[in-house]
Amino acid sequence: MSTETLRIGDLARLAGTTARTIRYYEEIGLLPDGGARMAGSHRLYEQADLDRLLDLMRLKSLLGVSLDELKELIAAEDARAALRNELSRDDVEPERRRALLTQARDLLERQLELVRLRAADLDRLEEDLEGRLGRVRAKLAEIDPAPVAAIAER
Amino acid sequence: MSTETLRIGDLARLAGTTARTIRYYEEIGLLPDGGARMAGSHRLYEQADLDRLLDLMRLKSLLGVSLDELKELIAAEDARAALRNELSRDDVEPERRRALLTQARDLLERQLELVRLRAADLDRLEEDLEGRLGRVRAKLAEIDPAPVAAIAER
DNA sequence: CCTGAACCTTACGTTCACGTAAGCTCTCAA
DNA sequence: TTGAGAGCTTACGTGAACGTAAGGTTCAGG
Repeated sequence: MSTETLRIGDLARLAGTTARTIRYYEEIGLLPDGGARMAGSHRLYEQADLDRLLDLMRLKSLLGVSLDELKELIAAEDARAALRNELSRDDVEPERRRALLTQARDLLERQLELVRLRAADLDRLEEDLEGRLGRVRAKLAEIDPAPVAAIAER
Repeated sequence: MSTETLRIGDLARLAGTTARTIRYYEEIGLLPDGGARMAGSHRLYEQADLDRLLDLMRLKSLLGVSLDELKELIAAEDARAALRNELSRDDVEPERRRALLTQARDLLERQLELVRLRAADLDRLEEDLEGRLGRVRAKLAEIDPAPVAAIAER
């Protein structure tokens, strides 16, 4: 009835992970149960699920947070999903819509804050390494018996 | 005889970690045995050891690498340490010095490469999140019954 | 209808990165 | 010299994040 056309193996391949990981994420509440299904039948996913999974993996690897912390961070997608879901039905209920949007906004702001902190740390590290590298190169240049390489410099 | 004045507890406190972690890092070869000591006596550290430990922790958290990967990455400090150590004695041996500097340079370049890749990924994520946040804010502004908050905006 | 690949659940196993406990030892200040 | 606090070694424990195996089920294609 919807565009649910991916099986767990497909999803895993597309996301570059394993079926076990996807089931585990579902188990701990990071991913919703793939398609409301009765116990035993195959999980079915759609594009949105892939997006969410990719988002999760990206946040995890780039922010280095635990799956538990991740659960709180990505509640924004839940708000988005709920919104999209309730909009498809016709009872919009503006109060609710407003609450969902506000929540999504707050969580996105939190994610951005973390990302920017990390980026700043990485910048500092980069400058640090550049400094050291410069000093090492200088010492090498001093001693270098063949300063010809100055041209072939990268 | 040297400036070795820190005990493991001090080092741990200064680095914001635990003594257990430091012993573990030594165990797996990430940190040298604190001061050539005979079995049973206390480990002694100096400033350089603190620096190295802080470096390790920073690379670990910012690059998200395993301690094993870290071992290969920070071999640069070993080269630096060896250099400093051999320079204090007077037999410089320029061949050796050159080799150490070259090795340090290569490893620093590798670290920088990884840092820059990560930074680029983080940038993409940041832009992504900014985009989403913008869209959510726009929707909120549409629906907003009290656009007064535009002034109190952060 | 039938088959085989992919999936299901359940449950135990594994690796990493330490935590924790026990029993003993070292160090340093009083 | 001595006492206590920090450190030492050894060894088992732990939580997170999955891996893997077993035995049964579902589902798409022929």
